[in-house]
Amino acid sequence: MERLVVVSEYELQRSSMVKILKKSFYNRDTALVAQELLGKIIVRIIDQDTPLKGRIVETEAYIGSWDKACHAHKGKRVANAPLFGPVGHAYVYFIYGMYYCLNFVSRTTQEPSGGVLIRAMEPIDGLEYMQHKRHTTKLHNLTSGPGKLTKALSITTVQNGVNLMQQGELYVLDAPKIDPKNIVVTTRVGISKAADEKLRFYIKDNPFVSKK
DNA sequence: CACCCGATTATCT
DNA sequence: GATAATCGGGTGT
Repeated sequence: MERLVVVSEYELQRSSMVKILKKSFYNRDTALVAQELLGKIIVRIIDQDTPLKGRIVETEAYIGSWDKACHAHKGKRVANAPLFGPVGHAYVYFIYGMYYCLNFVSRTTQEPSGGVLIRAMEPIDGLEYMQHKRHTTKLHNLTSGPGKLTKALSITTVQNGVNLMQQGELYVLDAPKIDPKNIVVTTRVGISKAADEKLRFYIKDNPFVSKK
């Protein structure tokens, strides 16, 4: 069978009626970006024929200079360098000796660093792959936590620094904005410093959120 | 170089 | 509700 028409990646993107989030989205206040990432679509390409997709339902903002819970708080290191790098790129770190956490670098030009932790997503495509990786078939437990989500999507430090704004192994699609009335704003999970800051955001009543 | 502990989760009791 | 699993970076000797 002969392929008669070559469609550019740009056309493919337009024809599917979705846009990849670009720099202007990420280059804003980290807390606002965390809130507006709710509902957006993460695309993870491992096998071109079966893209993995999920809808973000829970995030947390970590804002470099003043936020004592942020990995970048004490300054730039090799390990946290992506937080100081260009927005719209991934920051992936290894935690507790066995899990990976996925962040999207985001900040205003006034801040030296910042990122949004992706805490949970609603699985959309590639469920079979995710279920295999997670050793469970229960959808509500597949990607309802930062460590679960990276496991389901096979995201490790290999993806650290990946550009999320171009079609590749990991990128993010735009989607309708969630009504702020349906967003819960509360304190972040699992931290001891700056524990009172309300920088956690999740979609109200969504069963794929990590906790209630 | 020893020690501590963390943006977690699965698996107990 | 409590805890084990497991390890790299940060801190201090």
